[in-house]
Amino acid sequence: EAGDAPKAYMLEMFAYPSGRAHMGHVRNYSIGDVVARYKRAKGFNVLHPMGWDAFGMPAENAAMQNKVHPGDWTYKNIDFMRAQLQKLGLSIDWSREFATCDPAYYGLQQAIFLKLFERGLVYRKSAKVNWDPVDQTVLANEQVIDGKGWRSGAPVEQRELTQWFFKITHYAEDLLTGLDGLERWPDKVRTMQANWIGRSEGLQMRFLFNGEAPAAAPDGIEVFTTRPDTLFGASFIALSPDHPLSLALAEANPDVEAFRAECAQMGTSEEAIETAEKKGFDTGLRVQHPFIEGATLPVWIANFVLMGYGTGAIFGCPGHDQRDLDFARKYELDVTPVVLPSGEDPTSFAMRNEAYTGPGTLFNSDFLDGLAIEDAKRAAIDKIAAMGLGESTVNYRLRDWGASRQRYWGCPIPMIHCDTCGVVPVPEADLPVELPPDVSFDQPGNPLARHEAWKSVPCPICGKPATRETDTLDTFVDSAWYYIRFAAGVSNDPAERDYWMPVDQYVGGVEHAVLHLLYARFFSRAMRDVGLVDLPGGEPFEGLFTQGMITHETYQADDGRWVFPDDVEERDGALVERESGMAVTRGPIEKMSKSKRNTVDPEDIIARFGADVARWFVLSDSPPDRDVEWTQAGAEGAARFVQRLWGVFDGFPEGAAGEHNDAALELRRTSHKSVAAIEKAILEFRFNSAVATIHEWVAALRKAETEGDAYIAARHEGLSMLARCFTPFMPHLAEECWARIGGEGLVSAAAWPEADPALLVDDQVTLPIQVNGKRRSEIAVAKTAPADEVETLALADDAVAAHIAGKTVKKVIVVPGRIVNIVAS
RNA sequence: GCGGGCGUGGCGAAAUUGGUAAACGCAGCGGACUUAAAAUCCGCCGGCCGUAUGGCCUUGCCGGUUCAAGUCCGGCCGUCCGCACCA
Repeated sequence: EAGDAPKAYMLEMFAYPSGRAHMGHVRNYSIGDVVARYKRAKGFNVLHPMGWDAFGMPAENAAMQNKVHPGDWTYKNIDFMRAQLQKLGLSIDWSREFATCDPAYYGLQQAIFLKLFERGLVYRKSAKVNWDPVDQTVLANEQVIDGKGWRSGAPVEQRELTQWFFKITHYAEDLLTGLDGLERWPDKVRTMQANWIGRSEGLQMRFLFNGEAPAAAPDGIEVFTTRPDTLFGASFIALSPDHPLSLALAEANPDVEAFRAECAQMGTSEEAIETAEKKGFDTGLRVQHPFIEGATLPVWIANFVLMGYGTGAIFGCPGHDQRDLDFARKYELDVTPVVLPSGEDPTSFAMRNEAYTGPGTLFNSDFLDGLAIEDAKRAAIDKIAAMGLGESTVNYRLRDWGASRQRYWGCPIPMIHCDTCGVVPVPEADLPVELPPDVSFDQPGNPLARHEAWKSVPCPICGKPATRETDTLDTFVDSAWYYIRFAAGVSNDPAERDYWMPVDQYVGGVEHAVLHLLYARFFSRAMRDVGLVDLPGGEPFEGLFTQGMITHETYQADDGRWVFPDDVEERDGALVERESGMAVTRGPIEKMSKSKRNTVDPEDIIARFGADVARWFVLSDSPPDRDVEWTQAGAEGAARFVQRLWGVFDGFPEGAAGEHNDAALELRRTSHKSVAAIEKAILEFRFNSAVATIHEWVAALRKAETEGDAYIAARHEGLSMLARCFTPFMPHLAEECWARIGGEGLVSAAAWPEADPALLVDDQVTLPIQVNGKRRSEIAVAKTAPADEVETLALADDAVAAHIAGKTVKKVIVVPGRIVNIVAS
């Protein structure tokens, strides 16, 4: 930080300390470092911190397998990985480093939790969760694979548990509209978040029972629909098997209970849902149609209605919803089309096999007849509202965030359960609630739940014996606000925090497009609203860049084993495994993964080629948002270039100096243009283009004359600029080169070179000449030559003359400095 | 099913206001140096015809707009990713 310079908060997603850095880390942090170093050279105050996302299951798994404490395992991994990252020469402020498992960090997190609790943004409720009976913990949806626990492989059970929730739905609308302002985010991520939030406008309304209402639903059945225009096509009501009315009916009727059990057995996996048959149970109840006097609709329980969305009940309109149509056909319910596609005749229109969801005009619909869909929606809503049966509503797909985990290695939830006072927050003075170190992992389940000494605590209100909450927070909470903690610095200073926030540029993988990035956007808003950060817009990350993966070829032996590429060799034109001689086939190029044995260890690469080569290669070939394939040949090419680059600097005569004059103007132009091109490419995250420009620039410097004052001066200027331009990419080599040509201080601290605008334009340009759109010749003209002069020159060109011979010139288009096109026939 | 991305040489890719398609790199080929090899250096490298100057074709496919289309518009095909019984 120095003076009034503008600030740039650069952040890459912090790492999970799994044990060793992988090439994905190298790419992620190299990308971020290029921008951070560039910003520093441009005079910005730059914050570029690093830390560790250190809580989570792998530490507990290691504890179970190797009898090490999760904390020891984690901090040992952090030490190793920090050393690895430091070898890469990243311009990181390590003084701000922390791990989320540091009590100092999670203590602050507990304080935030309590603030949000006070504000009603955290609450407790009973909900259905995925329960792994072997690991004895709740699993997130994404940890359930084909209905089984991702780690234990045991079939996951649905359990009703009391859990802590973050009220992310409070911000549903703001999280959605906020996306529009995130102009430096990829559209893909914005779209994914918008879909995840899933806003839909519609009507929430009641259907009244025909006859006596059951006790469980005295006011009728509440449904949500986005198609109130199709009410005249309604032919049934369907309840979720988990709807309160279904539950009530099941208690009285074993057949209903049997049907519910059948539905519960159905898998929740993708293909199970895709192939699942529509199934229903007729309750015998009937409700009144709101618009048709005397008409009634049967009430069914149906397996395809979700309790988690809307009201858990729908009205079925088979004419215009495919699921409803499948259901109606199966149980022989009425099918009445009410939207007529344009060009169809209402008297002869026949239902096809597919429900019609396109545009059209209402028919078979009394007062809605003849209206377009949108108008009919409004008319139907108005009428329902006038009848007092409902009103227009907005529904979101987004659910509140269930954050309780029955694990040890996480942030303890700072709550105490007292038989007298209920759930009581831990007083702020008692924070942090630290994890007890003396735990054992010899039994499944949460060690905190059986740690009596830790659990037992007097109630902060009444002082009677009480017990601590033993659940810990989902690790996504830890990463939802760490960037705010970084900004506050070592002393946790609010002024500093508010100075740096928001993050100007965030860099990470797309795999976090929804979960982490949505939770972070929620947390920054919630923290703002309880006064924990000054962030008017609420958005934590102004710019987001999602980098691609690193891929590598795979090899598979005939017995199915994956084989390390290094262990494959060619014998008599066939691929074999070196040790066994077994035949091997080349597999697809895939994301590096341990299971496919196609990883490359950054340690090996750094040891063999150096950190700069590793950085250069991962930035060279592909645009950073695309996947890049790691190849041995590519790394060797990068290493060759490093040698060549050093050679240009090393070849410069020591202590040489010269005066600029026009003799070396072209070389100077190349240098100044290159500076501008590299700068533009960095700003646009087109590092591969920056690399290409550096290649061309180096080639030009190598070819340049070595004798003469003007050339010596131009070369020195070029080398000085070049060293500063490639510093963000290869900082170590850049320091050597800078020192070699007598640069002052560290090149890492040097200012970005200024390109002279006068040297960015040529006096002469070569214009291509087209005849009827085909390039036929080119002419060299002065940059400022007037169009009519260019036209005359073009028409006088020999090759052009040959192509227009015998034709009439109809038109000549001269685009100054670009092209000339002659239209002739 | 819904939403989004991508399709350019043998490969990774450039061409970012519609204006010379294939910059730069990798692989390959030829040459120099060397007893030889490696390294290094020089040259060639989209396809077809031609000794050559050069000509024709070429950005997934079909059509359109334009003096001019990889780029814009319409319709297909392929591929990857995300979400998904969301009413």
